[in-house]
Amino acid sequence: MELAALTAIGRTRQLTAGESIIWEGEDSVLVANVIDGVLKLSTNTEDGREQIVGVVYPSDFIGRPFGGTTGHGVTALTDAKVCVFSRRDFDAFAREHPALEHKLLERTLGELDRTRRWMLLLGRKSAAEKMASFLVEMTERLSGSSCRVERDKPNQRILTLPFSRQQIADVLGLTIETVSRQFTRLKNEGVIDLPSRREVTILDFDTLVAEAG
Amino acid sequence: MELAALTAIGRTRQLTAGESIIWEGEDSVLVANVIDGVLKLSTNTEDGREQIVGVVYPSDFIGRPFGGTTGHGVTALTDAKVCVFSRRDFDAFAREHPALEHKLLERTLGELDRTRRWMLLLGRKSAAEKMASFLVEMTERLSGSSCRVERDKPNQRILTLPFSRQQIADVLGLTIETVSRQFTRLKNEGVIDLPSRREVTILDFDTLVAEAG
DNA sequence: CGGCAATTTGACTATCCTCAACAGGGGTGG
DNA sequence: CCACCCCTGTTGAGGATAGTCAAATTGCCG
Repeated sequence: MELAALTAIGRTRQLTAGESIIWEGEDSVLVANVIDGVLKLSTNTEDGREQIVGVVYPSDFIGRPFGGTTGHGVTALTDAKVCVFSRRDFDAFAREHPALEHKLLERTLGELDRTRRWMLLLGRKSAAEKMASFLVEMTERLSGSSCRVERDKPNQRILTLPFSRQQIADVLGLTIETVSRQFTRLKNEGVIDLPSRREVTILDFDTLVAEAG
Repeated sequence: MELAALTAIGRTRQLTAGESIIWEGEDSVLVANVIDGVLKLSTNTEDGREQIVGVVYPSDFIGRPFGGTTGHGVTALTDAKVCVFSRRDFDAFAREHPALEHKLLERTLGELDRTRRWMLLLGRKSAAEKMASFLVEMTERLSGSSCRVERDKPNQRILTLPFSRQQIADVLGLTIETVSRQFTRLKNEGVIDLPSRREVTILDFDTLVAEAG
């Protein structure tokens, strides 16, 4: 299979939480595959406001093949392991392996769909709807990995979020204070519980879905 | 060239302004190339709020190849001409023509970049910044086609927008009233002029760029 | 010229942001 | 092992931006 040859031109790299491997605006010199961990894609305004424009999980692809500059930085949210390729090598390899390009095309189309759905959230949803949408998405994305279920409470999911409050705000286009207030509101209403800073227990998933707009 | 064979499996279709060719949520049954005109890609919340998630111009690609349902509707903003393909035919054709897939991949990657940049606008920019960004983008996109220059005023560009006020609001994640107020503010400040409903004269492009954030 | 839809304007309101103070908790060093 | 400290997150008060609702105006088309 081609994967062997592809692996040969890549090398794995370990990242610690907070470490960046690609910076906004620089020439695209490398691409990578996520092996383990969660990374964010983000852009900033000149005056420092940040918007997280994508979140990538294991098996996702990072970087901008085929020329151009990268429009967003890539930073590890958790400790992460990635398989890095020189963009030149990758480009050449891809052009010779249509099956790989096809796979990449399918992934990119899916990513574009997901990104566009997120635009509806950013442009048209209220803070409450944004938070609910976020928690629904997180429940789906973290199913399996960072998700525990207590034996006696099968409807509850305990998620370990890969985001700080500030990062959640940067995903949703809100401020950290608004995010915090929404969390405490949902907790007071019995929809979620907050066992620790990075954990959320989903008590009433249906209400979240309804509130997501 | 392969284009001949591709054209053989497609057929051109004329759309009048306001007409849709793809609806949100339906199975992806066709894809198309824009020959002439401007179309919007949009999603709606259940309660009717709309967000325009993309705008396509001549030579752009429409639709979702390779399975899946389309996450957004496609509607003509102006009268338009498109070259339509059955998705089945197109998928099969594409798989046999890596050069076409490569081209489509490059386009899709570019579209993803542009979409992500727009997320920064939706999530983090003020109404004034959104309007300025919009007018800057329009000036760039419409250079040539819907753009006139008076002989004696080379720095002014007269744009014919393919959007109504409501549609501008749906692009920017604002209300129609806010868009209208921003237009009159910019006009009062001498940055633009508004000769008619669909036209904008750019008097001071630099100020717009500065105000775009 | 009249009718209709799109746009503008105005007054008021709500949501979310800003600024500021406070609380918690996890880790470190005594 | 406990106390302290610092960072992150929470809470509060007040304010600004953009939304809502309503009315007036424009301009387009028959």
